[in-house]
Amino acid sequence: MKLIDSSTEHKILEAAKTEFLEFGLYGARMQNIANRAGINKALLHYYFRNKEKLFDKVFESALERYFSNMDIMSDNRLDFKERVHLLVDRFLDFLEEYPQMALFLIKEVSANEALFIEKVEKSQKGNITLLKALLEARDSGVISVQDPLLFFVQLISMCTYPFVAKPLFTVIASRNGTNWNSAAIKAMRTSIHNFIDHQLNPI
Amino acid sequence: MKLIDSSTEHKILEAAKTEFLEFGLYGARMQNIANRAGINKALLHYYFRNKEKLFDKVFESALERYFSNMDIMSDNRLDFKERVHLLVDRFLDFLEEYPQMALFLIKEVSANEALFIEKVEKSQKGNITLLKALLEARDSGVISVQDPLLFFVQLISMCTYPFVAKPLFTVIASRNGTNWNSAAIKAMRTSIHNFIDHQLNPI
DNA sequence: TCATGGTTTAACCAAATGGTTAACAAAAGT
DNA sequence: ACTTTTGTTAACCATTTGGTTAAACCATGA
Repeated sequence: MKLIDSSTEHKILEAAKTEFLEFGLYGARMQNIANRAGINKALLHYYFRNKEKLFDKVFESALERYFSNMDIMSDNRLDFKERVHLLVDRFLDFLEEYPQMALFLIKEVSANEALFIEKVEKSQKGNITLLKALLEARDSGVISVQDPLLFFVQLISMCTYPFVAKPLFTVIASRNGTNWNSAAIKAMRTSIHNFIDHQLNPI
Repeated sequence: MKLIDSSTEHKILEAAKTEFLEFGLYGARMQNIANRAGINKALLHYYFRNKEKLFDKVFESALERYFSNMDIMSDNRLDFKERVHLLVDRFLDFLEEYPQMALFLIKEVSANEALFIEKVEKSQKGNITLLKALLEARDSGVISVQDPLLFFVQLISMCTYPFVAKPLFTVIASRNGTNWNSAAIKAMRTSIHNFIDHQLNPI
């Protein structure tokens, strides 16, 4: 049947995701998205009134995916410190699967902070964030950490920036006879886990 | 005199720098640059044939400034570890002064890796990089570090990402009753110095 | 079978934008 | 003085691009 068949909509969203992830809101071209989806450009506007609306959908789902990694922090069956380790693993898996995601989010958040705030309220509703969990765990004496915000920022930085600046690190590494490859990223993983162990001290 | 008076060229470069840093190569508008510089748009093309050439100049000087921070690594009067500490301080000063710089460089490097490689060859000629210094120091037994490349990546990540993702951290922090402000960045500084002390062990 | 309404397209439009041209103004050279 | 070179401008041009329109297509229910 034709009515409920939203395969076109799906194709469009996939194409838009690819294009927006690569070129961002302003760099992306509606014509390219139409081409990728194998449809006419006018059809884009039929399904998603305009570029911003379409971008909105992609951005929202990207954000949701990003923050969904933090769900694990509310799993009370696990030891707190264990949760942080698992979160980092999930987060790194996520970034390895979508290497462009980090830079995409940063670019768009910087370009339109207001939209980000709005979306965060929406997609994060009910979810607990890592920072919130850290603050609560410290306040309730579950864990000892000297500065939760600083720990949070450094942890996220060590996880994310290597992917954000991958081209830069790749070039610099290769110019010095080493390689910033997946083996190096594996080493990075264990190093980050060490960092967690050193900074979070159970009481 | 008129001939040698290149104040117009300087005004253009300043205006271009501001515009490009904020909007990047594609987001920047030649008309805006002309307005900022208080001149006619055609004059831009008179001084710098086209947008890319103008961008090139700005990008090159940004890169040069970025890498010039590493000069200190070749100052043999100082203890090696001390050099790294100083380098980080200089680097953080630099990023505090030009907070948009990091994201700007990352964006443009990702968008045009080839241009970056070309520019690096040029601006880095003769300069020693941090990574190279680390590798050499380890090989010559000056210092012990378990994985120079990893140390390098994590150090740069901890220094840079907080500035790259400043809007993100600011929003998340404020939503949790804390503040990602200059005081927090000061705390970050000392934490990074601790990181260096733990990772680099003089022999 | 044919009228209906959701789906898809080709052709078109208006605005934005990088770049050009021709003319003019100001210095510098002679 | 006057000619040549350099600096500057307003008006214009070609292309790109997001968005619109009117017509065609096609599955379905009467």
